[in-house]
Amino acid sequence: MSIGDKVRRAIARRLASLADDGVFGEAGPSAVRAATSWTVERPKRAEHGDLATNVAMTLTKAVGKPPRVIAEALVKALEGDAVIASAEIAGPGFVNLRLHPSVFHEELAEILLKGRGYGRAPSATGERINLEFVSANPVGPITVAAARNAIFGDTVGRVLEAAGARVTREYYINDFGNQVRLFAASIRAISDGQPVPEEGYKGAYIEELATFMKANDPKAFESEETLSRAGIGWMLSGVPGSKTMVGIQRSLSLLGVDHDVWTNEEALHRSGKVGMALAKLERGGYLEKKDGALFFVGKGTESEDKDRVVQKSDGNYAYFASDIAYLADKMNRGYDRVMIVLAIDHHGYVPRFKNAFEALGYPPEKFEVLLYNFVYIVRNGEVVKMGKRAGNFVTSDDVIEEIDEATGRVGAGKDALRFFYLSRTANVKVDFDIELAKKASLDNPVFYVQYGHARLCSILKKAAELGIESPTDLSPSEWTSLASPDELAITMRLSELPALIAGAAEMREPHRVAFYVQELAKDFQSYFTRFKADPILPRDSDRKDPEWNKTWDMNKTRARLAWVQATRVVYRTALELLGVDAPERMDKPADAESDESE
RNA sequence: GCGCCCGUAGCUCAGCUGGAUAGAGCGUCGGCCUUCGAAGCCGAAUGUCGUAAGUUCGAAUCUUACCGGGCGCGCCA
Repeated sequence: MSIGDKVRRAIARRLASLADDGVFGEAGPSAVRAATSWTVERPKRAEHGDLATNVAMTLTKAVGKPPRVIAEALVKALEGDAVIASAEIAGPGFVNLRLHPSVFHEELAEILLKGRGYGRAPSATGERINLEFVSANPVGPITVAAARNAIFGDTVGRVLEAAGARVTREYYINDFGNQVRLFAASIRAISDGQPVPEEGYKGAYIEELATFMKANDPKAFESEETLSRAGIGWMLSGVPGSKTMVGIQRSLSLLGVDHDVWTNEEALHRSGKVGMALAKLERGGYLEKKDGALFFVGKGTESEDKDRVVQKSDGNYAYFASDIAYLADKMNRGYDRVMIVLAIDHHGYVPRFKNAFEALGYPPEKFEVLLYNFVYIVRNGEVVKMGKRAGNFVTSDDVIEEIDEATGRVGAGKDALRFFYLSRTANVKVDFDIELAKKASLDNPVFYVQYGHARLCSILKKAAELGIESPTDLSPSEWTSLASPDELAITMRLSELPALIAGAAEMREPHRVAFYVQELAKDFQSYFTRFKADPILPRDSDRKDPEWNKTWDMNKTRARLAWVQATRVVYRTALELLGVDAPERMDKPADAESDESE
C-alpha cells in the first residue's frame, strides 16, 4: 500500500469512529462513509507538512459543521496514530500532516523489493489493446513531424503496459489507391530518365530508391503493381547503406519505436475483408444507395451531419471502406479496445469512425482516437512547408544524427527528441526549429535527468570501490538513521510513482511522466549538491586515519546507500516509460568543454 | 456558418477529475568547485492566468458569451 493510501485509510478510520460517536450528528456516520472525493496530497509548500488533506472542507456540507470544527475533531483523534505523527489545521480548513519516518522506510523497502516492478501493475492481465500509430504514408521517409506520432503513440503504449494492459502496436500501411500509383509512376520516370509526373514524388530519397531498384530489383519493373509493391517494400526496409533511405522500420527503431503488427491496406481488399465488412453493415441497414454510390448512414451515438461514401459511383471503394474493414479486422482478432493515434486535422473523422465501430456491433466507448497537434518546422523564424511530393522534408534520422554528433553519444538524439515531444501535452502545437535543434539539444532537460541518474550510479560505484556494500534489505532499526527531511521528502516523491503511472495511463497523458522525472531529478540534484558537506561516503580526508571506520557512522551510510538505490529504481522506471536511456555515466560533450576553456 | 483544439512570466510550456502565497526550463542579474560528477547548486527580478459575467466557502481549473490563433466540414487519400 502506498504512503498516500495508508494515510487515507488512517484518516477514514478515525473519521468513521468519530462519526459513530455522534460527533458529526445524525447524518455523520453515513455522510462520512459516503464521502470519497477528498484528497490526500503533497502540499506545494514544504512547511505545510508531508501531506495535507481537504477532507474537513469537503465534509462541511454533508455533515453541516464548519470545516475547522471537523478538522479539530480529526486532529485530536489522530493523536498517537501509527502512520501520522502530527496534524494541524491550516488555512480555510486543511489538515496538514507529518508522518513517522518509519512510513517512508517501509516504502523504500518496498521499492527495493519490487525493483523494476515498483509502480507497475502486478501482472499484464488488463485490457487487450490494439494501438495503431504512425501509419505514415509509406511513400516517403519518417519526418520529424511523424516522429511526434511515433513517440507519443509508443509512450502511451508503454504507460498502458505499465498499468497492466496488453498492448499490440500496429502500423497500417496505406499501400492502396492513388498515391501508390503516383509513387510507382515516379520511380519509373526517374529510372527512365524522364521527368516525374506533375503530382508525382520528387526529392533525393526517391531518386536514390529508383536508382537502387533499377540496379538491384529489375523484376519489380514488370508491372505497375509489382513496382508499387516492391517500392513500398524498399521504403519500409530501406536501401542498404543509404543515409537518405534509412527505411521506415529502421527510422522508427532509431526512435525507440517498434511495431508488432504491420497491416497492408491492399491485403484488406485482396482478402475480401472490405466486402465482408460492408456486407455486415448492409445487413444492419447502415448502407444506402444514392446517385449510384453507396453511403454509410451513421445511426450511432455520435451525431454526424451527413452520410459518408464507402463505394463510389465508379465502383471503386472510398478510403473509408478500408477503414471500416480494418476496424472489423482488429476486433475479430480479439481486442478489448482499439486505439488510433492521429494528427489533429483528422478530428473530423472521429464521429464517423465511432459510428462505424458501433455499426459493426461494438460498444463505441471501446474505440478511441488519440489526437495530437501539429509540428511546425521553423527555419530562421519562418514556418517551412514540408511535403513528401516536393521532397523538402526533414527526417527524424537527420535530427537524431545531428544531436548524437553534438553530444558525442549514440542514442542522445533519440532521447532528446523523445523528451522534447513528451514534454508537452499532445494537443498543443509544437514549433521545431531545425537551426536551433543542435544548440538547443544541449539544453534539453533530458540530459539533466540522465545526469542525475549517472550521479546516483556514481555513488554506488564509488561505494563498491571503497568496499562498502550497498544493501537492499535493511531492518527497521537500520533504517532509522535515514532521517534527513530532504531524503524523506524525496522518498515521498518516489512513492508517487504508482499513482503517476495509473493516472498517465488512464488519461493517456505520457507527458506526466516527463514532468515527474524532471521534478525528481531537481529534488535529487539539489539535495546532492547541498549535502556535499555531509557526504554519503567517507572522503579521502575522512579515511586518513587508519582507524577511520571505527568512528564513521556506517549504519547511516548503509541506509543512505539503500535510499540511493531506491531512488535509482524509480528514475529508471520513469525513463524506461519514456523510452529514454538511463546511462550509468555521462561524459561532457566536446563542445561544452571548449566553451568552458574560453 | 457549424464543430474541434489552443490562449498562463521576455521565450517555450506545466498546472485544468475546483483548494493555501499560480510553477518549471530557457533567457537576464548576483553568488558557489582542494573532498561522493559544476551537463550541477543557491539567491534575485518578471504575471490584467485572452476578456466579461455566472456557479461555489473557494475558480487558471466548471458553465455561458465574446475576442484572438490553428484545424476540420469532398463520390480526396
